Amino acid sequence: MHYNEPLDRTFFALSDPTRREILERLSRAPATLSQLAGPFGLTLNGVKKHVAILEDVDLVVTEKVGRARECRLGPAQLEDAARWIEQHRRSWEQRLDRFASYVEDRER
Amino acid sequence: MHYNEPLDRTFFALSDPTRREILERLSRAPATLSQLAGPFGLTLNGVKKHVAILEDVDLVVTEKVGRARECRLGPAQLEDAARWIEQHRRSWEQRLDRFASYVEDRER
DNA sequence: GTTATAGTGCACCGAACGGTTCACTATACA
DNA sequence: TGTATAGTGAACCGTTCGGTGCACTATAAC
Repeated sequence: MHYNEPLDRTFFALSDPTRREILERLSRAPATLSQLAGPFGLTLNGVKKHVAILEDVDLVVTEKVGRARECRLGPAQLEDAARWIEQHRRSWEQRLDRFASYVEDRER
Repeated sequence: MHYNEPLDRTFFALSDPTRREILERLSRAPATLSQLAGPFGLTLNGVKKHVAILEDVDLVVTEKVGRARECRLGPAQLEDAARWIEQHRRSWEQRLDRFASYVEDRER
């Protein structure tokens, strides 16, 4: 019904600090795999796995140019993630307001 | 330097569909562990683990009342997650614009 | 054509994840 | 007081995760 949706994998992709740093790095300029691997102290294979996870949800797009593989930011649907968070931020505030007044009532 | 930050764990907590459903359920009304366990087809212990992960990042708050443990939405800092996504949505658009014009130039 | 460089495929490793079972404690209720 | 109910703790299990090493292919550069 709802398993392994893109939303799952997008949130998961964002849950790793190394992957978020890769995204920040790529938001400045495209880079090849080995250009990424070095600064992060990772193996080429290590970085390739991270990039694969990011590519899976379109956060990154790669293209083979010569013997290098260039990575750049991709057309990710961050709208879904953003929308989920925003919707629930609203539920939260409502809930918290109600809870606050409940506590107030009880403490009065 | 940056490992196991709250942001990591928040995104991770949101990456599981069952946990997101628990949050949606709680956004309607508080519930005890067994009230959650049933509908999700999970063991009491299964649901307890999910709730623990949500509680760890303040997405949920629990309180023991009688022999039951009541769960409700907590004061999570979704601002951080929302801010991260919004910032990078902006980088994305810039990047994609630049990439689009680069492609245009090359195809001309 | 040889050699250095960039990447790939695969197997492996320890740790964490999602989930269960079972034995146990604590509370409600008759 | 006894019994059913809600939760807890710990061990366990198969899978995935993050990361590595190694053998290999493909492209550059002399």
